[in-house]
Amino acid sequence: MPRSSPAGVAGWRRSPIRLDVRTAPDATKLRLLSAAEILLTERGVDGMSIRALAAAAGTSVSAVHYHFGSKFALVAALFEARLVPINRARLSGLEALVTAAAPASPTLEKVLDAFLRPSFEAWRAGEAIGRTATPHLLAQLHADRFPGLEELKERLFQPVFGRYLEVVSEILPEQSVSALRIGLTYVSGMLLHTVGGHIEVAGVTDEQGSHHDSDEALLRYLVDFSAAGLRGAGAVSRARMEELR
Amino acid sequence: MPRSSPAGVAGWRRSPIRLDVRTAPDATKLRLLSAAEILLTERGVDGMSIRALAAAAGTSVSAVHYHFGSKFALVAALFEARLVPINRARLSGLEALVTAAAPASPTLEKVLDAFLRPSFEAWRAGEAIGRTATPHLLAQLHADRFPGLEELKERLFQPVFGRYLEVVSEILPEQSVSALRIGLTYVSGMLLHTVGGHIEVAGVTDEQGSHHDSDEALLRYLVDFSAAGLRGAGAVSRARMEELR
DNA sequence: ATACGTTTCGAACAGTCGTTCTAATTGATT
DNA sequence: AATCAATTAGAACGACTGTTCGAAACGTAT
Repeated sequence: MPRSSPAGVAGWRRSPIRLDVRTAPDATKLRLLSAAEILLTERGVDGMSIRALAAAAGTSVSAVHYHFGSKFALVAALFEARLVPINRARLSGLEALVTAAAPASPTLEKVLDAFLRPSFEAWRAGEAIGRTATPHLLAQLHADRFPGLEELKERLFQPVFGRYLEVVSEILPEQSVSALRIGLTYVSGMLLHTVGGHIEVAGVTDEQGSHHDSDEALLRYLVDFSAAGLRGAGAVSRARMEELR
Repeated sequence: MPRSSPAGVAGWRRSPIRLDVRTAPDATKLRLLSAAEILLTERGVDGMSIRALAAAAGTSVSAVHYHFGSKFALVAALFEARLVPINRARLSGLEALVTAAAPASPTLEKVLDAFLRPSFEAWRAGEAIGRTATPHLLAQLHADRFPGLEELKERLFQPVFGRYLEVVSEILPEQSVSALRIGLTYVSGMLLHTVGGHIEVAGVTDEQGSHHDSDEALLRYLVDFSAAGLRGAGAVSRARMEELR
C-alpha cells in the first residue's frame, strides 16, 4: 500500500532512482482515478459507489475523501484530467493546420479531422487495451448530471469550441455563426454518440491490422458526414437560419 | 406485490357514465407515469427515488409496486407507452410518402422529415406546456442503463429503423447498407442530442408565433444536415466503407 | 347488511449510500 | 531514539434506497 504524498515530498526527490511504478507518489490517487474511469462508464455517477470504487482500487473508502474531498470532486477531477490532453491536442492540431495553410484557410475536412481525431483515437486505444475507454466516460458524463458538472463542461469545452467555430466560420463565410454553432454542436453530438458505444462497427477483429483500418474508415465517415452536413444544411436553409438569431 | 390485473375490472365497465377524469380507471397509475416522466428527465433512473415519485404523484410508495411490480418495470412501461405512438407516426408517415411517390422514391429530405418530426414535435409540444418533454425523457433513457432496457430499445426501435433503412437504401442505391446504417444511427444521435437539450435554440420567445417558426427552422436544419451528411459521406468515402462489412 | 375484490396507505425490512471520525502505520526529519 | 506530518484502514453515523407486509378504505354485488 503506497503511502507517499502528492507533490513536493522532499524525501522522494532526494532518491529519484526509487521512483518506480509501485511506489510512485500519488499511486493511490492514480489507482482511484483509473478504477473510477472504468466504474463510471459502466454504471454512471450515481451507479458508482465509493465502496465499489475503493475495492476496485485496492484501498479503503476513506482514501477517496482524503485525496479528493468528496465523490463529486473525484469525478470532476477525473473528467478534467482526461479531457484536458484531448482538448490540447485539438487546439494544437487546429493551429498547425491554420499556419500550414496560411494565408488561405485549411479544408473543412482537415479541420473536422483535427477536432474529432484526438477523442476518437483515445477511444479506440482504450478499447484496444481491454478497458473501457476515456471518451466513453466522457459520453457517460455528458448524459449524467451532478452539481457543478455543467460549469466544468463549459469551462473545458468553450475555448476549444469557440476557436473551431472561428476557423470554420472563415471556411464557410456565407453561413451565419449561429447556424454553424448548431452544426458544430451536432458534430460533437455525433462523436459522443460514436464513442458512447451506440455505433456498431462490426468490423473484422480476428486480424489486428484490419481493426485499425476499420477505425480509420469510421472516423473518415464521421468527418465526411459532418463536412457534408455543415455545407449542405447551410446551403439549403440559410435563409431560415436568420430566425434563430 | 400486485394482486390484480389492470384491465378488465368488471365493476368499472358496468358504469361507463362515471368515467370522468377524477375517478377514471388507473388514475393513480397514469399520475405515476406522468410524475415519473418529469422526475426521470430531471434526475435519471438512479436519481429518481420511489418516495419522491410517490410524493409527486400524490400517492404512497407501495402504489408503485402494486401497479407496476417494480421501479424498473415502471420505467420500462413509461418508455414503451411514450415511444409507441411516436414510432407509429414515423411508420405511417413513411408509408404515406412511399405510396404518394410510387413508383418512384420519395426525396431523402421528406423521408428524414417523416422520421424526425414526430419526436421533434412531441418535444416542442412538451416544452410549450411547461413540463419536461417526452423525447427529453427518451434521450435520458438512451444514456441510462438498467437491466432489460437494451432489449426494450431493440424491440421498439428495430422495426422502425429497419423500414427506414430499406427506403433510404432505395433512394441512395449506390451506398452500402452498412454505411447507411451508420449514417441513420448518426441521424438518431443528432435528434437525441437536440431533444436532450444540448442545442441552444436561443430563439425569440416573447412572440408566440415566432417560437414555432424557430422550431420549424431548427427541424429544417436538422433534416438538411442529415440529408447532406448521408449523401456526402457516402459519395466521398464509399470505397473505404467496404471495410466496415 | 354482509361479503367481496380492488386499491391505498403507513410502517417496517434489510441494505446501501456518502461522509466522518479515530487510531494506527508509514517514512523522513530532528 | 524521538518527533512529525502524511497516509492508511476500519468502524460508525445518519440518511436514504427498493421492496414487502398487514391492515384499513373503497365501491360494488350478493
